[in-house]
Amino acid sequence: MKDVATTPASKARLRLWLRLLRVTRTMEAEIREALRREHDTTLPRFDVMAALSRTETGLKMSELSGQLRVSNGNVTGIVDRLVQDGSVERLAVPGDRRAMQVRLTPSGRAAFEEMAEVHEGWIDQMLSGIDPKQAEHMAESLREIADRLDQETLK
Amino acid sequence: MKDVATTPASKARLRLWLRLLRVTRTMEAEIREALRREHDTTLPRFDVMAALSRTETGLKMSELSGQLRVSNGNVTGIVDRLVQDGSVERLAVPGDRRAMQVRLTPSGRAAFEEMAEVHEGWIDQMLSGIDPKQAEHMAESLREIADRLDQETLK
DNA sequence: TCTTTAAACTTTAGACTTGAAATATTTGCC
DNA sequence: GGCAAATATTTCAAGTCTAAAGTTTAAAGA
Repeated sequence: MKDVATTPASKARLRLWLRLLRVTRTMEAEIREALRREHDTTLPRFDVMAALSRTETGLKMSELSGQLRVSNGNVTGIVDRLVQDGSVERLAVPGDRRAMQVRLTPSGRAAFEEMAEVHEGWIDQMLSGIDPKQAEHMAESLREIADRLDQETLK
Repeated sequence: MKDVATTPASKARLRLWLRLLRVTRTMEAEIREALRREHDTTLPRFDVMAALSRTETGLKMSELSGQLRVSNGNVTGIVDRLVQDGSVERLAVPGDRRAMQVRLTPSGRAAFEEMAEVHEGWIDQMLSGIDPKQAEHMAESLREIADRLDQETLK
């Protein structure tokens, strides 16, 4: 069992965590509302489309939930709704009848690319307080954290 | 209308945003699971109790939803469930019959304090990759971002 | 082959979340 | 006082989310 005593170091990290949470949640709330207002869509839908936009051939359901770090069942529902409005299609995977390939439709891709450009502008505006150098530095620190998190799970 | 062209600067900020999201979501998922596994509770409940723990007299519903940056209706449900298991109580606000004061019960506070210490240990472990100095520096940068976000809303 | 185990999804129950509508009270104004 | 506007909260419908159970198909072993 690890030592869990509250030390100055752990206090500093806790403050960092609370700040991360605060910034991320505030930005997510803004993005969520802007997506609804300007594109009549939701953040989870946008996230799924973003993941799919990075491939030509689409992703399997399990790849999708893995990349987005959400549960399998969750993705099922979101994809259902994206299929409904024609943004996405489910295709059979040759050689494995259990699996489904999910892919943006042409109109889905067009819609996403339009949203993505505006989305980048929102982020740029919200993070305008930090200059690009600082942004790169923070991004690098966060990558280290992310890599470490991917390795070890909480005991 | 602001310029939304994709520049190197906006690309750097977008990368930063995606990293923030990745780290936050991964950590949230870990914490969520640990709370469930070790304390039979959920992250939203923990968040509400954490906000209440910082006051002796409790918070009004609107203060609670404001601090947590979630909708009013959301907090209603979480508080309902916390009342059910005796962690929290609703009190009338003298002089304003519309409002409700929400406060930790003694047993709720005891339970929270126990959880909070373990929680701090989880964070410390997950962020062990960054030394305290770096953590303070990042936290400061994030505070600037947060302050700016609190000022201006996305147009 | 036949059976077990694993893998890919979907379904389900329950909790969380939002925005909008509804309810109850208070405040400001005439 | 009386009434419109603002405030505090709850209710509601629809969507998101998780863990766990269920279904179907594939892979591995006896």
